[in-house]
Amino acid sequence: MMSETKNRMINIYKQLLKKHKPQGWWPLLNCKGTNPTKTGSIKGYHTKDYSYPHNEQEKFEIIIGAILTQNTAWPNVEKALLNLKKLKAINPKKLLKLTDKKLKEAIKPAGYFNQKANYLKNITELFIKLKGKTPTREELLKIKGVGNETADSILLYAYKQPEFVVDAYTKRLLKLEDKKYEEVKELFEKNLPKKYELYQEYHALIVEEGKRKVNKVIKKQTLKR
DNA sequence: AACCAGGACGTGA
DNA sequence: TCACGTCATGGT
Repeated sequence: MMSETKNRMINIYKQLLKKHKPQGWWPLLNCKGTNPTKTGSIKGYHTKDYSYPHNEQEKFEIIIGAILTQNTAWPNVEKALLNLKKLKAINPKKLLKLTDKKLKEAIKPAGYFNQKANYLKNITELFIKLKGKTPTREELLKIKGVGNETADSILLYAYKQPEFVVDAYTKRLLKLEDKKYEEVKELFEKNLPKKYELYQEYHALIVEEGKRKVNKVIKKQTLKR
């Protein structure tokens, strides 16, 4: 029998999907897909194709993108990624070889460049150590610069693991701002089929919904009360 | 011209 | 544990 909560979680997904259509996350530089309905960047998306990443380089690109996008709008992350690509540094060994000065200069558009330069080198060292193996959540969380959301983003989008990603939008949308990260994560994971494709799409849809200004108006009203 | 983005970390209470 | 301050660029 289907619980009320499960119904609700699926229904929210269906509504978001109907409203925004498949999002085609995680965006990749070498992927020519576009999504004109999307806010912000319109490049790098691969709608209804959950087969990415196709190789280690794309996997690595998603991982460094996950660091760079922390509290940062995606178009700024794209600029940083393009700079790194120009330096041929979307490659673990080459990225580590960059001087801090060059690395910081390249990722500057994404903000917090002093911290993120360190974070990038930290996660890159782990990536090399893994030799293609999938990291555990705990392994990722040990890395300075990788918190709950980044760890889950890496697992879900780079490694296709069914780990639900919770962000600020997720809590706002469900009005769960007072709940802890792990609690919200479990709400989704315990009430949805453990399919990485579904988790990828669901999170991307929540972000798209959250970006719309309509929500922000509602948010401000509900918070003021 | 404020405000905020696809957070994480360090600190003091 | 928890509430804050900090980090930084660029778009709206």
